[in-house]
Amino acid sequence: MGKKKISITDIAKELNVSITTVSFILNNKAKNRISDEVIKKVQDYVKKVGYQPNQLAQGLRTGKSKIIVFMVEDISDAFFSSIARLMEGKAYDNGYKLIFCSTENDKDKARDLIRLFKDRQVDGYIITPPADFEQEIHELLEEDFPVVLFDRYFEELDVSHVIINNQESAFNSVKNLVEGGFRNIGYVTLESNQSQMKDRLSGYEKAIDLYDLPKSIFKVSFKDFKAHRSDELVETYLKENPQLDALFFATNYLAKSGLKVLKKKGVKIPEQIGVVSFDDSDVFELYTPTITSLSQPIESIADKLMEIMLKQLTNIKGRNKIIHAELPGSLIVRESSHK
Amino acid sequence: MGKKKISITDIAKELNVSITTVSFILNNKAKNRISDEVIKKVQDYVKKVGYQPNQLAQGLRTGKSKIIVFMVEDISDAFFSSIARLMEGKAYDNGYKLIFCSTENDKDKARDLIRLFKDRQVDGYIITPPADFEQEIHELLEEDFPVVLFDRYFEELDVSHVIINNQESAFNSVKNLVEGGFRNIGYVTLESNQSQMKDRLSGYEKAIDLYDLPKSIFKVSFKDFKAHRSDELVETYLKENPQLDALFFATNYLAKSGLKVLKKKGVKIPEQIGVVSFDDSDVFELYTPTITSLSQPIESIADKLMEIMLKQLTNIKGRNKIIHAELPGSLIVRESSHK
DNA sequence: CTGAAAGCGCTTACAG
DNA sequence: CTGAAAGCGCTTACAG
Repeated sequence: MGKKKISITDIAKELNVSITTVSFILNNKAKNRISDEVIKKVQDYVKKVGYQPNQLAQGLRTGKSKIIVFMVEDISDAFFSSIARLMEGKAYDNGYKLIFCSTENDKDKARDLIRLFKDRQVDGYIITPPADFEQEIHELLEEDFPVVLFDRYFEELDVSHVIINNQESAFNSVKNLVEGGFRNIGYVTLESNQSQMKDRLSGYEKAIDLYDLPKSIFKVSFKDFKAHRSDELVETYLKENPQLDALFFATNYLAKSGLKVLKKKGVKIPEQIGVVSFDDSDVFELYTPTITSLSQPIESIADKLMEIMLKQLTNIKGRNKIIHAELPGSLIVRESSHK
Repeated sequence: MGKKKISITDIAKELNVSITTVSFILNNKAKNRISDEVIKKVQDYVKKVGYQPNQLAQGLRTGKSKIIVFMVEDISDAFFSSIARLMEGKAYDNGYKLIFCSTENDKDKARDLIRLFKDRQVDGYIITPPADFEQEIHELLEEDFPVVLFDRYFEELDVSHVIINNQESAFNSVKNLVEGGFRNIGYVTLESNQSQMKDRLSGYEKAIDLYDLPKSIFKVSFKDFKAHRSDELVETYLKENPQLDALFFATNYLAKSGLKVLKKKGVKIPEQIGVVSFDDSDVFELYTPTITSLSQPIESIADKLMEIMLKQLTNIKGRNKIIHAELPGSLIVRESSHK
């Protein structure tokens, strides 16, 4: 073993002061309590030996672990991992660490994870909840944990969240297709009653109603999607609906499935079919033709999530000041959405 | 506050036994020590109240936090986040948690992170080290921390690592282009003396030498890359080297830059220029034409990393049994690499 | 201005 | 077979 970890006791002994004194100085509570001389002596020594407090001990004593959990649907999804990346830095800047984990939209897995994290005295939870997860969130709130939901939320629960204006964004996406000259716009989405999916759907419907166009909705179940069956399902949908002249995809992974199918069948975009996708992706910028997409404001989302979380963390009671942030998505118009 | 956290003392009091007894039973050290009757009584009660030990306290006492750090270059990169996703599950299955963080290939940031994690009594480190990071890794080893490097390694250091056969993979990539009918193969890489980049470069050179072809190497500095200047740099490189009839990219993000440029200039792939990239990506499968790539075995890498880490964690001394795993990359031949 | 002491929730050597 | 007690490294109310 190399150098042994130095503790507050070692410092106190070495400097002939009490650990109380050292602790006060380290925690900036020395004001009007400890003489400047002693303060300086301790600070100098601490710097010299590079002492760092043991956070496990601090955590045990204070009941705070300085860890925030970031529970998303899938950490390998670019949308989530980009946000994670941004939040990581902000967390560290404020003395917190971030543990990421993936729920895979599985209620049981998410519940297990929360249990695990409670044992670890995690300080706060940022969560993209799976469907029907109200009860678990409710329990966290009951225990006064700071909780921020994002990407989706529950109407019935009094909890902070950060989302984007899904309905308006979906509406604008469809509007863009209409203005691009398309009339028969099919909507490909997930079978889900989560808020973000419901809002996107209602945005689609609102636009279709407004322009008085034929409605066509195709829902892929999450199970089929995870089993990689969405390609063939989309293919069948297209075959059965030859009247469609445009597709609006509710997520970028559905759009990727769709593009794969269209590419395979040699369908020309946008001549034969227009395309817009929710969520931007590298793929859309490089695809031929480039694909119009509704981009979510990654940076603002990360900022806002962290801002709300930190605010809750520094309050005594985590629950006060519920903040509902709705950020604007922005349509990136590319080649695929106008003939 | 909802229900108060129950502690081992509460249990002992409730059941009229000592905390020693409870602790032994919880840790399966009751064998031949505690009567079956008491064991059952405690176990039943523990289950009934859903007691979970406080891991901060356990950690303080045992010196183990049950946390593994996974330090990568950039957690929002698909290659790293996919591996992270897979490792996460394995870690949890073994009672560990994973903290991810991004070094951004910055030596100072990486060093700060390690310092931070030491205070948190992290149990093990899985790291894609930035350049010139030998000293810091060496110190971790000196202090007997389990360390596994991956993606790259240091020859001089006696430490476990998981990499792929970069040289052979690069060689095969170039070979594929040669067999596809290309002669003037340029190599676009990062200015870096990290092992994976050196090995890929030497694989390229070996193939070029073997087939007696003209060599052309273009290096983008990491600084320029991060400043998003790689697009224009690649563009200049192409302009100055009109003789090139193929490009081999050392990473998928360089390839994306290259594709952007080629697309913009309307250069036909593979008729005018062949393309192969190291690292697979969604983009390559959907691009027109599809792009040949050298795919890294994500699952095997994650498996191997975790296997080595867990093995080291369960040894008393972390340093014994250095394992060097070199996994095979596989070439996914698509349309871009043969005329 | 400074310190002795309790206590956070565990584990484990030791004694019986 | 069982328990009292020390101790991991901190923070903080209390006393002086």
